[in-house]
Amino acid sequence: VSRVAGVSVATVSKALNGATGVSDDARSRVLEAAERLDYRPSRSAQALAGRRTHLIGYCLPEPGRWGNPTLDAFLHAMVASSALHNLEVVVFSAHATDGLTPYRDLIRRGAVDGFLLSETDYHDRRIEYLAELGFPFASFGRTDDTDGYSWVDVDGGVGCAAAVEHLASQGHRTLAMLAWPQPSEVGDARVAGFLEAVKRHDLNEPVVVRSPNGIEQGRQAYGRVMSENRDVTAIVAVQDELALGAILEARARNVTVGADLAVVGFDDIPSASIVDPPLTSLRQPFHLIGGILVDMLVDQIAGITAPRGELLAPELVIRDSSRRSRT
Amino acid sequence: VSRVAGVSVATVSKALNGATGVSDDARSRVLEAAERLDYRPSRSAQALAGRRTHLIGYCLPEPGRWGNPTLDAFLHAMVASSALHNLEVVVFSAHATDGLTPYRDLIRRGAVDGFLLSETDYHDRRIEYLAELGFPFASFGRTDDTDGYSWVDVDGGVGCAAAVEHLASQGHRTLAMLAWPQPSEVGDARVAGFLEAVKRHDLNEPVVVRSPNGIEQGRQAYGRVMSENRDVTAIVAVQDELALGAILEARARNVTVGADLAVVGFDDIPSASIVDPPLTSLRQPFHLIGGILVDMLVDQIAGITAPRGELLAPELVIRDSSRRSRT
DNA sequence: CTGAAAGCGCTTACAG
DNA sequence: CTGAAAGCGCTTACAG
Repeated sequence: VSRVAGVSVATVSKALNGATGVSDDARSRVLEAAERLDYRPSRSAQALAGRRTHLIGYCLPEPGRWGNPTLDAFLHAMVASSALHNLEVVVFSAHATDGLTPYRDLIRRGAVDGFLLSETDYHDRRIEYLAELGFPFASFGRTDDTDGYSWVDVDGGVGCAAAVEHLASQGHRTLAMLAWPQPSEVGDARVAGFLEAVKRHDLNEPVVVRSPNGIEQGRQAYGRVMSENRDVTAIVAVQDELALGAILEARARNVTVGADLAVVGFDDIPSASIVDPPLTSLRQPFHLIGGILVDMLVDQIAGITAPRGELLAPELVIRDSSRRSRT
Repeated sequence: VSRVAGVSVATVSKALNGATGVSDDARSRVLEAAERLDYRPSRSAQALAGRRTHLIGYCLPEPGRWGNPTLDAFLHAMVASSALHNLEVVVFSAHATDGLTPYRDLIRRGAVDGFLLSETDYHDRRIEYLAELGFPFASFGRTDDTDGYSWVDVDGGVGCAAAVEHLASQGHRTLAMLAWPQPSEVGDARVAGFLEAVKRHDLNEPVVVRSPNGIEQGRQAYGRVMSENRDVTAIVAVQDELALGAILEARARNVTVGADLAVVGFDDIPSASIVDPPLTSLRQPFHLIGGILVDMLVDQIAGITAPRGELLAPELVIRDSSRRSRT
């Protein structure tokens, strides 16, 4: 390229990287030559000389017992956003390690510029480790200490409150919640949002039933709700499988879901939209989350901005399972 | 490291890479020093000098309308196998491109040593492009020409035949198949295997009903099967959602699934094991597939072996939906 | 078997 | 604004 443009390789490098201190004339000649030659700089050489790999690491969540319905959307969001910044995503696994080792190795080998974390819980050792090291990262999920690093999280309480609001507007007065067994940080936040909204809207005393995930579990949970209080006409579930179970059990009991019983789930898993009636559910905005995470990470890598946190509301996707009149 | 071991960096490099032409004495001194210093070679420098990035590229499938229940297992399998070969997986997307551009760019930038392909269909342009270029890759799925490159595929026909065999052994004589609308290369191979096995076991004339994917669609398809032939006691579905729909519709009609009606699906999606009764299904051995693909790719990168193809049988996971006596 | 040297293809001070 | 030079941290012929 430098030969074709008639300048030195140093000038080519500066021009291509948009650096300052290059005449417009030289710049345009370089750009033209690069275009004509369809030049692509070598990633390896750039990485070694520039001390930037243009790679970011993402550790896959442990494979779910039931698969991971959200990985697809999340990965696509991160990859698409990364591409905008000329970054690529390298995935790895922490399976059969202490969870920190793969991060440490990638850092020591200079294999990535930063990390994207997910499945972060309140006592996540990775946060502490990376923050202390000062290595760039951004996390989906936060620890109990939300300072000193960049994170994005989804406010389950706000989501469940929105569900209650929606149900109240449909005229429901007696609600139930299918929750997870305690303690569950994520689950308890959702229940808290539910209870707060019930109180705020001055609804009847709600029923809270606790159960692990699962469609069968949801069926049983529905039965327990009804045996506790026959007046319940609307159910909010902490997770979609429980909600699906409730729908199936209600149908088996000849209850018309939608008209006689409203059901709202959480996560908008694939099955949610293909059950009959389709399930109203709280969807985490993965596309947004992926974009924000990558932006945060880019800022951390550039080192120009302080870390920041962002709390998003899930989106209530209203379908027929919570609509009185099925249009 | 070279200073601590008292040898030159050249010797260190050879010792660490297991190259020939190093005395045992020097080798052990280097290894010990490296161990003590917890030395990790720089990936970028290795890549530039060794002309191997130790990175392999995988293009994410287009995000599915209903999510991608198999991506999780497949990615984990590839990542785990790659780790065994000291390789990392970089994921990218071909979204909004002609499908070839991202591959070409990664190659030109020397960003990866090879590619892992999936979602390969009979007229896949990537195969032709990469094979012609002589760039290393291995494909999950094959084109109509299976020569000249390495691939792994799952034989749907054999799987469906195994399902028929299982059903015949349970005493079923009149079967039905829920198939996809024609033409579908993958779907038609499954139907062909089904029909061949029915004939081979000398069973009654089977019913074949065609429908797109979906739980609702499966319910309707079950209805059509029964209206065509009331004697049908066993159903093989080309995909799990159709099978799930059949189960739900049969239950709604008070047919006892398992005892009175056997149902077998394909793919073993997460919902398959949590429906009631749990669905017998043909599972693609992703763990195996990922391992074989990576092994093939490693061979291609090393350039020592000719390309090869491998056809695997799906595994019939027998659950209560096809068992007469539910134990 | 060993090590000095060249080189991988870039970027970045630095001197002109 | 420009280019010669050094250097990123390794690997690989090559001469000893």
